[in-house]
Amino acid sequence: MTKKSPSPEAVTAWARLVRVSRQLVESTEDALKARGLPPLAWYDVLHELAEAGEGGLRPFELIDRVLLAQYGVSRLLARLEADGLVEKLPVSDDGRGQTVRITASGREMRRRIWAVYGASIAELMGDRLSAEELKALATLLGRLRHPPIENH
Amino acid sequence: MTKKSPSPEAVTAWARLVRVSRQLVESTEDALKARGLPPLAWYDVLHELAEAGEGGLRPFELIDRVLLAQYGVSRLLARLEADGLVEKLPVSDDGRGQTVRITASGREMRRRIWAVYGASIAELMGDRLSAEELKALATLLGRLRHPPIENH
DNA sequence: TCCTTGTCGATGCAATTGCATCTATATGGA
DNA sequence: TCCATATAGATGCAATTGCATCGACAAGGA
Repeated sequence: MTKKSPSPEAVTAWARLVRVSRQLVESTEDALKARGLPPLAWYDVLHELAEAGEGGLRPFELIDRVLLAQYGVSRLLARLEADGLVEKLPVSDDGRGQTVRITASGREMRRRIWAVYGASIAELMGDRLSAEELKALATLLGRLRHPPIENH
Repeated sequence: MTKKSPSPEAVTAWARLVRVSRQLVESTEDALKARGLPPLAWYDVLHELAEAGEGGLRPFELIDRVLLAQYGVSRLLARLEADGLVEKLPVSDDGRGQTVRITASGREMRRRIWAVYGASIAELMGDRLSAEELKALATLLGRLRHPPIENH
């Protein structure tokens, strides 16, 4: 079984992709930490739950959306619940499961995180690339996904 | 002080950037783990040391290159040394410091990791984008760096 | 020389993460 | 019904990471 060798272009693009994304995330996490706000993972979950509305989400539905392991979701939800940002409700038709719903303070926390997170995105991405370049970047990145994204 | 709000294009590009890079890295880490090989961070350090040649590198020089915290480098080097992949040499003109040099088994390990890592890059990037697209992607990502990169 | 300040690298301790497994409930077939 | 298997979510324990600090040496001024 012969291994494939990557092209120099692929290696350069990979290196930049990994490095830049780590730098940007780290920089954003630092900004959050500096204001005493929780990490980005908290935002991701609160965001998904906010979008899900009053119906909430089952924990297993969060797993793929936020790209966390099962135990990661389990423990993150425990922390969010301890802080009163989400509430867990038993679900009638499945005694094993639960539904997680965002609370009012959860929405408030999401808003506060976004004030910093959004500003970070604006500064780190919006100020450096034009709208057209951002679209081009998103399109190229979409092609790298599993499964790849069609267009726009 | 008013906070800036990011454009929708910036948000989309950010979301894809973070998600795609996490997916790709995770997928590569899984491939390494499946073959009993160490994580990507080991490769990064071995790569830098291999490039540095016989002169080796000081630990503090590794910190910025591999994007790790000081204690992260310190502990990673301890593990690499314990596995015989690097050696630490006292440095004559600075009694506090040391020089780290890659060993023969270190080079061998780097080669073995690359067999998997390179194949992963080829599969995840090279097979999905053309050389021109990869160059365009690298250019756009370069503009997001701190400090930004001039061209190509 | 002595003292203050700065840099290099290591490490104790607490928090987080990963892995494996566990409990509880569901599902489907014999 | 009973049993085997599968799924939802939690958790004990070990490994890793982050934070703060430490010890050792360096540099430079009084």
